Amino acid sequence: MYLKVAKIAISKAAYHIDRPYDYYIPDDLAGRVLPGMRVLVEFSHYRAPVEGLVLAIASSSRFEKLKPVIRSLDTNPILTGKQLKLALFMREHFFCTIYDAVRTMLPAGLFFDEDGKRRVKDAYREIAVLNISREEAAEFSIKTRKKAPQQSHIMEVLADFRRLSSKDLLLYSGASRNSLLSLKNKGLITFEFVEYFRRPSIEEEQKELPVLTSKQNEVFQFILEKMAAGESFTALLFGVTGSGKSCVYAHLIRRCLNNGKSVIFLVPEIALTPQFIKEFSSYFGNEVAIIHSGLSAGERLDEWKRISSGAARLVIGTRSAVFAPVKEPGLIIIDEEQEDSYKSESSPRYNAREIAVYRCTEESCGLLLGSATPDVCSMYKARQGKYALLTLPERFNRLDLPEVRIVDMKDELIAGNPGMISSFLTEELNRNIEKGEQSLIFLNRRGASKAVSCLSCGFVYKCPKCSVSLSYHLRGDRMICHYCGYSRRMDRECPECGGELQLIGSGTQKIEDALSEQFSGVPVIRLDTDAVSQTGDREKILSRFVEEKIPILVGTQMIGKGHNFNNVTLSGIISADQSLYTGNYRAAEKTFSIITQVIGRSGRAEKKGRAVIQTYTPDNPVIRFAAQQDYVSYYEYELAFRRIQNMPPFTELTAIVAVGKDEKTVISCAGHIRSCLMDETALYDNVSVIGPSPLSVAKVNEKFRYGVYVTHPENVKLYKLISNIIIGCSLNRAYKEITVYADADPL
DNA sequence: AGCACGCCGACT
DNA sequence: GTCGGCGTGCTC
Repeated sequence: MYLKVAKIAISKAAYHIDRPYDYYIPDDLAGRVLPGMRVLVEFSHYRAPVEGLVLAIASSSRFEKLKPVIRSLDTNPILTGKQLKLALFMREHFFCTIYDAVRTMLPAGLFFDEDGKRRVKDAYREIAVLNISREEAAEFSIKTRKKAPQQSHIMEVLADFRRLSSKDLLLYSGASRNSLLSLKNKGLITFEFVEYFRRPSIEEEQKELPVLTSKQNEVFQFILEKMAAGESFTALLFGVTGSGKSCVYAHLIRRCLNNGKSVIFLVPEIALTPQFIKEFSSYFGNEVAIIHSGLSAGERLDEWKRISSGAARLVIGTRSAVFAPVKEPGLIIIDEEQEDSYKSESSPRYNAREIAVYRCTEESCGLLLGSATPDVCSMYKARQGKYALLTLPERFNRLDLPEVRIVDMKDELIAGNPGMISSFLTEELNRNIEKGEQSLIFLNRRGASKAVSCLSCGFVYKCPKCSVSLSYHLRGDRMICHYCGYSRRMDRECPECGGELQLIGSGTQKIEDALSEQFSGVPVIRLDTDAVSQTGDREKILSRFVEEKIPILVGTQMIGKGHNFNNVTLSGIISADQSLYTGNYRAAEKTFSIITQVIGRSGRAEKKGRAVIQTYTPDNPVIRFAAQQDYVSYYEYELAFRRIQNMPPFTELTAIVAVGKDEKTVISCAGHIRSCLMDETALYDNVSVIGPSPLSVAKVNEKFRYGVYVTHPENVKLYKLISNIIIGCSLNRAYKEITVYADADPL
């Protein structure tokens, strides 16, 4: 019988053996091993001790012989009880190990590398402190003015400040570090080392919050009442582009902070953080912390510390910021809640929205989902009454919606215009150029993907390791695989027949060229992943566009969000169809959302906007509804489809994927998964199994991927079954070369 | 016999 | 995921 037993998750435990292991706490560690701390323990046959995480402390164990905890790696817990519980939740829902979950929740800089050293050190600043009185320092300064002018200057400054960071001290005195050191050797000053926090730079221009309109105020008051009740809730804020959602957010944040609560504010991508950081830090100053993958490891770690300690209570960030260790969250806000980027594409495949729902329930806080085109599933829940539905129907200043024209590109072809830009769009662009108003040209395509193909024999460059074609990148004149990173130099001629090579797929670059040719002398600026390599680049391009009133901005998704353009009165959508016919059940939803956003960009202030949608399928209802800016009708239409197809929100969908080098074994494993699912769910008549079928990109890095899909009602939970299938496959001899993972609610 | 290699099983 | 144990089969 042991007095103190620690239940420990082992960092290196594989999924099938990941469970709490019991260890006894020796007397000399009593009280210094607490839940949420990391410890060193012996495990299995491992030579060196391994890292473990204390999940709980118990007084006894059902195991006879326990090994001891060797030592603690933390002086304070790195996870609270609530966070530990969240890790267990993630393990169950996303089929990962406890440590996978924990590593996702915490900044990487907090972990240890191979030799047991912390990956990122705490940062310290050297402070020079006067060891003598101010008078003595002043006296010293005068006495040494001639003989040691640098030391004299240092002491002159320190006589004023008493203590100052060495860096500032040397700056103010103009002295060298050697002079400072000799003062230290004389015992006149001492050094202290104080921890400081590395911070991403933020602008600090104090501003007042804008006043709420009466409609905005209604929404604001409604949420205030909900928050005052002190219970968890979810509200969906459905507000068209330009209806002032962020104004409502700002007022809610202020209220939370005033009430001593914290707020987590999520945005879909890094590129959108600067504008919110700028806006919110002008209202809330140092209360703002930033969490996204663009930060250095040190900055990330230190922002985490500032949040943990309660020094920063407004967290702005991307997906992973949903784990921010705020003490008392009052509200979690997810802007553009329908965005796919809230879903992680690597293990653990969590969705920040789902984590937020969980946290809000556990921590009795509010969740506010904001969107101009809500996720069909979110709107369904709102209509069912599970979420409160709030609407901001009006654009600021009661602006009219843009006038939208759909252009059938088939007619253009018949009329002898094979180009990417229809004659109508050309006319409209000309009108804008003459009036000095600006236009957006949007290409419905991720990135600037351009395949390289031969004009004479049709040869297309493929990645040798993946089932995709290579895309051409101007930078470095190379062809690159977006899946595995393989790259090669651009050839001058076709390797098959020696013919001429061309770039296919209308990238933004190509449109930019076409526009420059068509409107010679008119400046065109481009915004896409190629043009934006660092955080802040997007902002720079957008502000150039605004300030220099560049007539035409060409871009991808990135131009659809944030930033208000006052002088933009025309949006052109080059090929609305491109993302519509991809076979994914959410393709229509994505298309509707992006077209609506782009159309919404045009027309602000007192100028009415226009939009042109180019398509080969002008009668497609998705395009029709988007043109009318009619979300509600689109929603009804989409929902009817989902009902027939038995897809979310009417069912829950989980994918189980087998990955491996030998395609036959992968297929056989996926078949095995299918039969396991069929056997175990035979009793349910509302569970169905689909597949196996290859993923849309069937091969990545020489590994084939086949998925089996299972749909089930919300009240039928298959976690245990799916977990057992994954474990079953990993223990099955025949499938030892195969990795199996599950993806809940896949994209 | 001596060894390299692959497979298996245990993990508190 | 990692390591020791053990069997197989090859070579001196």
